[in-house]
Parts: sequence; structure tokens; C-alpha cells
Amino acid sequence: MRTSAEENYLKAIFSLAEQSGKGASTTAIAAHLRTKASSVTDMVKRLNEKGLVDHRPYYGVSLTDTGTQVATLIVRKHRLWETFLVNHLNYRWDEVHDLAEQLEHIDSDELHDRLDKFMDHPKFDPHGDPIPDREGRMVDMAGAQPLSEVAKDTLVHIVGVKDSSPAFLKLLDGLGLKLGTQLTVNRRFEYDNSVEVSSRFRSGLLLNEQVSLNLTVKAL
Amino acid sequence: MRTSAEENYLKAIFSLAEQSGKGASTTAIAAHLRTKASSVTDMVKRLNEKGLVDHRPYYGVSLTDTGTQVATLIVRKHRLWETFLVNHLNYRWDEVHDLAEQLEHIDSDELHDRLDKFMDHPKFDPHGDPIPDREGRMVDMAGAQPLSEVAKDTLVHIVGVKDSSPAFLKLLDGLGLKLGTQLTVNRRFEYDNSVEVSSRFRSGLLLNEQVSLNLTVKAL
DNA sequence: GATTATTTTTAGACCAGTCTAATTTATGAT
DNA sequence: ATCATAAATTAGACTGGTCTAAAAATAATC
Ligand SMILES: [Mn+2]
Ligand SMILES: [Mn+2]
Ligand SMILES: [Mn+2]
Ligand SMILES: [Mn+2]
Repeated sequence: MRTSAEENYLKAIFSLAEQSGKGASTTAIAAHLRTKASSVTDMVKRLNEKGLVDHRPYYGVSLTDTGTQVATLIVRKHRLWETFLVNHLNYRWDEVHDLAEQLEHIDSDELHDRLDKFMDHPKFDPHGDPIPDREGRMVDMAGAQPLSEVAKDTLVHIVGVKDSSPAFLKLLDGLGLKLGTQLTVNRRFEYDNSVEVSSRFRSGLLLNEQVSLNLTVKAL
Repeated sequence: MRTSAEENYLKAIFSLAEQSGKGASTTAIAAHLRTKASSVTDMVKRLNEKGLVDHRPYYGVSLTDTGTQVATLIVRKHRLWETFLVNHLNYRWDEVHDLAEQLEHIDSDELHDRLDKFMDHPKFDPHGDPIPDREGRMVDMAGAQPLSEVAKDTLVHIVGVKDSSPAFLKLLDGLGLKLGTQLTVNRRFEYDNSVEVSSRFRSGLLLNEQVSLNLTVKAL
């Protein structure tokens, strides 16, 4: 039996490892979960005893194989619920995260398989993130890169967001940018690493570095 | 902020009061929640301090007005989820209770209003129980009575079950009895209070007292 | 009315999870 | 190599929730 606190920690360690490639630090986990470092140390100790993480004190934490498996299935549930909320209950993509944060802890594989089937096995969630299947497999995002790294005059389309905070998503809505939107980088400015892009509907749209780093695109 | 343990206690007190008409006893609550009497006393003390229940030590517990309001909204969530699971995810009516027991604790009025709208404002859950609306109002079940009390030769139809345990529901499935099924009581046997009923599909079906007490019907 | 039996509450312990404050370890700078 | 800083751990306390065992109050029986 796993508790939702444990599950939140596993998911945090999972996503920090995914980003950095390395093990997660105590402070990084604490920041991610808005908790204190001492609480993290305690929980990591428990997760270690349950065989879900490896921990070298004063170095870092990483998921074991079973830990990774568990975390992946929680991510699956999170993304399935987000997809359901947007596609069937008419939520916007900037509204669903916190709700999915609760719903992901519902303890029933059967329910989530049925939800998956009900939605016809979606491959991506509303933020472009791949939805793992029952066995934890998900489509790999090869070819996806941040807009900030795209060469001039290459036609790309938006396939995801690295930051899915409501604030960022609302900004994108305001600019008319969403998943699938086709873009070309017209100019790049060395001064502040801003880029000027054009879409079908807007041309000469200037995006600062913070935005272009967090927009994931793919060549067409 | 309310915890799911608190919510389960409130719901238990609510449904015990609904059945008996009086306040709930410590042991009744403990039995209902499969916990110990001492745990109940502790929790009741906390709920009392929060203004959700009235408690006269050694007598009984009853919900305050706000307690009733809270409990009703949890019941609403429970029944909305059960309805969703049966109507949209193809669960059977005997499978959904435990899942709803988890889902009812999701903290979002907005979500449940949307779920309600998605399903076109259902008035009853899969067991025939009325679904409270956002304000806690529900259709009253006037005219409903246990099959055990129905006079001979009266045409009735099944509108609910008093016991919604999987075992009972499976028995009903096995006998071809479901919500809406029309029945007439042909004979009543004093010996063991069993009744013989006929439906469109079966005649001479003998039901024992335990069954007839738990089948809620309404005259047509 | 006194005695049992039952119900309820209290006392005391435990676990999960969190926090603050103090301590230890590792790291970076001089 | 020493010292200062930052990061991580430990110590100790607290809350919510649960349990067992013991005590107190009520209800039932004679
Ligand atoms: Mn969560
Ligand atoms: Mn997402
Ligand atoms: Mn519940
Ligand atoms: Mn029900």
C-alpha cells in the first residue's frame, strides 16, 4: 500500500531526474514539492527502505527500477486525467494540473485502463507530453527541441511546453500559440537571445528567451 | 481544509442518521467504518470542535447544519462518480462503490459540477439513490417502500436497493431483477415472510425476507 | 436496589508526515 | 591547507489517525 505523499515524492524524483539526467538533490526535491529539506530526508529514508529509491547520503537520490515503474504509472494516471478534463469536461489546458495532482492518486489500474479506452488511447496529454501505456512505454520524443535551438527559416510546429504553469500557458493563449501551430524563425537577436517568428496568423512575433526555451517544437 | 477520514465519518453519521432517524452510536459508526470505538470517540471530539457534529457523551452523535451540508455534498460526489463509472466507463452497478469511495474525496466543486453537466444532470445513481444538486437538494422518494410491505396484487417497479453490497447486487442480476423491473406480489407466506412475485419475464419467483426488505419499490 | 453486561470514554502507545533548530558533511574561495 | 558557505542530515516536537487495554458510565437482569 502506497500513500499519496510517497507517490508525490516518487513523481518529483522522476521528473527531476528526467530533466537533469542525474540523481535528484534533497533541496531540488524540497523546492519541487514546496516542502522542507528535512522532510525530504525523512521520506527518502522510508522510500529507500521500501526499495523504491537509491540514496547515497549527501549525494543524491535516484529511482530504482521498481521506483521508476511506479512513478511512470502515476505519470500515466496524471496525464490521462488531464486529457479527460480538457477533452470531455471542457477545461482549459492551464486549469487541469492541480486537479490531476489529486486524481493521479486514485488506486485502481482497472479504472485508468477504462478511462484510457474511453478516450480511445490518447498518445499525448493537453501539454504535448506523452502518455505512458499500461506497461510504462511511451512514444519517444525524438526530434523535439526547444524553439530556442531552431535554425533560421526552418518550418516547425509546436509539440509541447516545458513549463506548463498556468501563467506560461495563458501567455501562449494570448499570443495565439497552441499545440500544432506552425512557426518559422525569421530572425534571432544575439543581444538577448530573443527570436522573431511567423505563424500563419501572425508574422513578426517577438519571443523572449524564456518563452523560446520553454516551447518544444519539431521540424516538419 | 477537510481530510478524507473526516469526510468518511461525516458520511457514516449521515447515513446512519438517515436510516434510524436518531443520532448515531459510537459502535454503529465503528462498525460502519470498520474501525474501533475508541477511534470514533477521538474523531467525534475533533469534528465537534470543528462545529460539524453535536455530541452528548455516552449518548449519540448527530450532524450540525453545516455538518449535514458537508455530508450531503460528499454523497453528491459519490453518486455522481458511480453514475459516471456505470454510464460511461461500462462498470457494473456492483463494482463501483469502492472506487466512488475514493473519488468522492476529490476536492473541487467545479469538477463535480462539470461532471454533473457532462452527464446531463442525472437525478439518480446506479442504485436508485437520488443525487443531491449543488445546493444539497434531491428529489424526495415519497411513495417508495420495501417490497416486503407491498400488498398482494399491486403492480410496482423497482426503484432502488437498500443494501448495495456487491453480493446482493449480484444476486439481483442473477434473478434478472434491476431498476425499473415491474413486479406483482402474488403470494405472501407467513411462515418465513417470503413473497412470491411475478415479472414480465419470470413468474412464481420466490424471494426471502432478506431480499424483499432490501428491494425498494414504488407503485405504478 | 444490587449486580452484571454492554457501551463509551480515557490513557498511553505507535506510525506517517511535517516543521524548526542544531549539527554534520561537502564544496568553493582564499 | 584553512576557513567560510551552502547543502544535507539529525534531533526533537507536533498533528492526525489509529490501536489495545483499562476505567467509567449506562443499560439490562435478577
Ligand atoms: Mn499528486
Ligand atoms: Mn500535463
Ligand atoms: Mn470515502
Ligand atoms: Mn450508490
